[in-house]
Amino acid sequence: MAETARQRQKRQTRERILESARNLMAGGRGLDSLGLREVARESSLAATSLYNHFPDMDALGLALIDSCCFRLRSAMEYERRSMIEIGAAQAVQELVGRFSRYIAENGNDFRLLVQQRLGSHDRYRLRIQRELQLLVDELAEDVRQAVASQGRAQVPAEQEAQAAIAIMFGAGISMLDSSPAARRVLADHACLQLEMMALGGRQMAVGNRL
Amino acid sequence: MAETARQRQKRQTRERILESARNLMAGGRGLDSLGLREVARESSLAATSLYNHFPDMDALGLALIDSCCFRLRSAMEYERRSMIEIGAAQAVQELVGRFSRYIAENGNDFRLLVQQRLGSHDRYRLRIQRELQLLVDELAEDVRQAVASQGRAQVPAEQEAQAAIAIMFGAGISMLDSSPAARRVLADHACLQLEMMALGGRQMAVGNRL
DNA sequence: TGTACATCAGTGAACGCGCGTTCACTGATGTAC
DNA sequence: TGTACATCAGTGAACGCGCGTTCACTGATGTAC
Repeated sequence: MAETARQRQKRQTRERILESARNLMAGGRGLDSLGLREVARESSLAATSLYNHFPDMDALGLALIDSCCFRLRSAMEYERRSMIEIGAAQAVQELVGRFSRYIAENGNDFRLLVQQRLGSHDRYRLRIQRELQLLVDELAEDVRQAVASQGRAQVPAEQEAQAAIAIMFGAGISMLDSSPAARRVLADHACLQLEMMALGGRQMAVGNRL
Repeated sequence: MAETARQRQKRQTRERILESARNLMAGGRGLDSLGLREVARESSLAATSLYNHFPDMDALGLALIDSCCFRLRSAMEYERRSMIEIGAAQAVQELVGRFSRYIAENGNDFRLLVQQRLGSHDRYRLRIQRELQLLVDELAEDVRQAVASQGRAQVPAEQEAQAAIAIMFGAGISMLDSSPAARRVLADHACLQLEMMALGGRQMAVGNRL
């Protein structure tokens, strides 16, 4: 059955509310300090109307975080095959490039996710942890496949992926406060660090240790 | 001139206020949601008494962050010489061990710092950024000295240090929600990742690339 | 050492304000016949 | 197709509450003579 006019209207209003909330988070404000009336005002709605879309403010926050997770995942998805074909050095550049673009376009999303990953709200935190773990798992799987396709020795892919995400997130956090030029430098550094990581992984794969 | 009884009393009250604020942050609450009356109650003071110690709530927040920075720095200070003497593998273990202990004892401090590093309050953010940069700089200097003392080729120490801090912080964030056993696993992984990093750095130092 | 005055940490009442949420209501949209 | 009724997104008033901050005041501590 097709969506009725009323249903469409409701969906659009809901999206408007989430978009308003997202806009209000710009500038680094915490989710804690986001007010119901404020969101309603930004959405051109009466404060009480929000209760037609979310049972309470917590639900609104969770929906907001969900949408942030969705955009992060969308931004970091890529063609796995090409990842494998282009080789490690290029793959690193592609990965960091993709992440830099995400930060440039969705910096506030990222800020919100990292903040709430440490927040007091368990549901928010678990949702985000799960999303980040997925990111690590997928990256690890890619590394494994790429290595396997080249007939190299097995590297500690899970560890590489975890470290890679940590390095990129660290760079991402610094990028939030940086000029475009500084962001490029940070991205270059992140590439270098990921490369170092990958080189070290190959060493470990052949049995070398510190 | 020695401290008078009144001065001592005032200092102690101030410390009590900061300690109360710190205790209230346990459980991952954001600094945004910390209330004046709440801190006063926890300190067994009238709400208005706080104004004898801090001009406003922002100042209290900044003092709290300052104290967190101080404890982080204290925790991560170490004998540089021993760091150089014990060799890279042990140095990594020592570093991660020190950090793990810090997290175990001051997890809430760490949470607060990472949260506010992304907050909307510029003074808080800058204060924390500065502190973290110091951490990276000191670590980079240690790496340089250790490498030099062994007559090895120059590694990209600044990059190694930055990546190392990112890796440890990432692990630290995960540790906050973990059991002691899981923390040990995370610490082991962090060690492995730092080792990988160091191995990669040595490769780069002799001109190898991906 | 004793006294008179100054300082100032801590108090309690009061301010205006925005918070999240509830409630009964309106009126346009959807549905059943 | 037209009509009568049901649904439900959006409204505005009201709730109790805690917020950060100001103010005039108290009384113990410190200081000058």
